[in-house]
Amino acid sequence: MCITVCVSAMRQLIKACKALSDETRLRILHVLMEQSCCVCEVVRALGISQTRASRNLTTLYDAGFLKQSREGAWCLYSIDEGRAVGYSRDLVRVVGEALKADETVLRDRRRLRDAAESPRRGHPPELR
Amino acid sequence: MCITVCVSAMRQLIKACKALSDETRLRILHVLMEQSCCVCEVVRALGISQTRASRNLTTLYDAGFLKQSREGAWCLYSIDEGRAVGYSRDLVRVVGEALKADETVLRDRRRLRDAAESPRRGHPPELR
DNA sequence: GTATGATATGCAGTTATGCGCATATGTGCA
DNA sequence: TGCACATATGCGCATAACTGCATATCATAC
Repeated sequence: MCITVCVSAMRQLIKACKALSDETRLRILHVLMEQSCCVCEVVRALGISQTRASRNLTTLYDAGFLKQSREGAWCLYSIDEGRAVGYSRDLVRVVGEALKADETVLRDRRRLRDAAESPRRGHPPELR
Repeated sequence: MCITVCVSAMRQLIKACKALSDETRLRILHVLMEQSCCVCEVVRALGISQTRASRNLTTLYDAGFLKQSREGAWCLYSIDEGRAVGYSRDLVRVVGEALKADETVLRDRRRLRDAAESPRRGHPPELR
């Protein structure tokens, strides 16, 4: 048996909803819908502190929305499509739909793209 | 223009997710999936205080999940199917699916049905 | 009017949450 | 070995959330 069955469905669901109950995390989720990101990319796209980005990414990860893959010094986070908990996909879709026209979200995505276009030192493009 | 457009989509979504981030409210939502309830029925079904039931019902109402209708002394709450915010339905469906086998939820529903069968003084059945 | 039952709310205490600061860990390169 | 960059985390603080108690409001019945 895997870990998930040991956690009650109630606690798991509450954790997922809590993770979506924060503006920072909703914004992060939206830049990750654009593309996978390392922590420092989230920092730049949202214009927030590294602590804040790291902790909120961890929260989303623990809630089952993200997967992570280390690539050298970088920790790449991306939306986990094939997760054990089935409703994760549905929730992400709802969130995506609800905020597709949100000003802040659009600005974050723009900054992410701008940063991706400008040359960055040492960040291998084959990460994605 | 109605009120909803004056609240940002972000704040509205956060409010909805917060409302689902609490065990009491998830349990309430599930007894309301069974049938419309007044506050005192929720109190009996869940075995919680009147204050707790009332406040959490208000929270769910403010978040857009419920509608209420006063019938004399009673305030009947029920799940609002045709709400302005479109994702409300989707979220309720996810919650319903995720906890359909939850022990606590099943017990609450059983107590609700048992209470409905036993004769209650002064509660007109034509409310539902 | 008085009494009873249903519901809502102000207040206060406890707990949980979010975040900045400083710092630790870890990786790659000169 | 030392340095720069990326990430994670312990600590403390400010704020928000949840709840019980007491009480207020309101409807109904006597």
